[in-house]
Amino acid sequence: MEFVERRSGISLWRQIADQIRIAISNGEFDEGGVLPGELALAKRFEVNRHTVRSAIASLAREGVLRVEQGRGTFIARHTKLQYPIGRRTRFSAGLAGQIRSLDGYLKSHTSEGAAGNVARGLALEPGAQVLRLERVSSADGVPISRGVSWVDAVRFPDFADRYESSKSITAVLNSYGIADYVRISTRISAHHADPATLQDLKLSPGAIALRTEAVNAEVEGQRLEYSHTYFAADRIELDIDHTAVAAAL
Amino acid sequence: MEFVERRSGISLWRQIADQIRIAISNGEFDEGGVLPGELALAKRFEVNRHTVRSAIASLAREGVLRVEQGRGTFIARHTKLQYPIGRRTRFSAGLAGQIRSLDGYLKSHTSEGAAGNVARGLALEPGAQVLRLERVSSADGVPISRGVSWVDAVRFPDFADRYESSKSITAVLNSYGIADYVRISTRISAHHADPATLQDLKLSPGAIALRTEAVNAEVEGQRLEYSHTYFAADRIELDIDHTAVAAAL
DNA sequence: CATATTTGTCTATTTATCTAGACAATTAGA
DNA sequence: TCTAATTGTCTAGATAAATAGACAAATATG
Repeated sequence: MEFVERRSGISLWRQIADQIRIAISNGEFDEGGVLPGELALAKRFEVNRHTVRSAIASLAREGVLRVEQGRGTFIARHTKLQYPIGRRTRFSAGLAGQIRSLDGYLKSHTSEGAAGNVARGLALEPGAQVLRLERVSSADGVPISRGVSWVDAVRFPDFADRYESSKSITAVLNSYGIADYVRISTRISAHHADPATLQDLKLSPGAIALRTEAVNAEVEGQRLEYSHTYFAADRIELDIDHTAVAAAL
Repeated sequence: MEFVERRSGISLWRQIADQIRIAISNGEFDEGGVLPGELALAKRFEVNRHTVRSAIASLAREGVLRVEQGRGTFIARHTKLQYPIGRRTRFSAGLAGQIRSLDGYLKSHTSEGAAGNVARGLALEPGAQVLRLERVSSADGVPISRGVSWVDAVRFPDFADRYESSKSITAVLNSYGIADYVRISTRISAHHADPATLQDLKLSPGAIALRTEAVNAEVEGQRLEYSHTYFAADRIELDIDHTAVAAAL
């Protein structure tokens, strides 16, 4: 009934696990949260029962399903976090209310010459000195995003130090006398996660990264920050705000 | 050097193909567009040369790489389309200039009772009669997106017929006397493509679908259309417009 | 033209994945 | 308490993926 493709480079159990995950996120088994039995699923995907069991075992390891002998297989976790993106996008404020704790750490910071995309994003000359900050954020202990930010090294010489004490881009900009800033562009794409993202977000190969490429600027247009952020696509979705004037903090 | 993980459900050649694809989109082999030799890649990924060859063969079938005996392996295709999303998102207008031809077809249209999410999107009672339209769009002959739209069946009884003649949501709404409409919300997520999307977009299992869940409404707020659109993530990226007032058509 | 470097093709072997079937253990319900 | 339905565990065999090595064919270079 359902499609699984052989010789595609994705093992059958993995394809089935992905389809069950999608079905859950579409609310398909919501009546009681019980999955069909292993034999029924095997028939539906036209594979052996053991192949279905491998798929279920992997989803159970992830915490998506809960298996009980003699009773059945149940949906254990359901919702994704929603990360709002708008003209006044602020990392921590957006997730407030959805999670109990949000923390992150600065993984590295270096000074480098601006590559083409970074220079364009910050409206600097290619090769101009910029600071590169790499951060990883977790919500309730689960890694949520990995971000790389670039700022003008001339204007913000000790950005990294200030960031390490406050752990907030907004706070650091405030400390430089910038009271307000807005997002002027966001570009969104999706890829299989690269090795660095797999490691930082504790994902397994084949997992999907939602990537945003964003530019934040002062209200007058002066560029402040250019960033690449990678979200674990199975844990978060992006919520675009189209209202003309979003409420400030 | 690079990471490939065994027993993950993704074959090694597929993981390597994914990483090469990402590297290309990051502009890593841009000096001349030549990939390192098969032996060098095998060493880098710590696998057998034949495994690398499988990865390259699959990317060549897709048209990403071009292989020439005795010379090497070259990058054949590079850029993604950019689909702008803003308050005045219009499907065809957004891609104008990036492609030569855009066409689509109405795959199916049915009348059904509104499910929970559809009812919420259109601000109707759950179970209210709605029209469901399923469309597939291609740019220059390559499938780009698969969309499912719902509209109020009471207000727009012959929406499907009008759509089939004009093939444009904007034109159909115009024909009902609606001169202008705006997008009020967009939610973006990424998944492994489900079977229907794989088929419509001619993807292979494990491919990624960028999904937008959107609501379009009259300027006064009256809901018009609720839609799910699935884009082939390796062919397109989404470009969010944060400006308060986008230019009208 | 000789040589080194590259991709192409073949055979053989090992390892991982998938299938098949039998039966045990647990649970729910008649 | 008996029965049906569920998940758990074991063995065995078939199919697919990955490794290993040898050599051919095409290309670029000195």
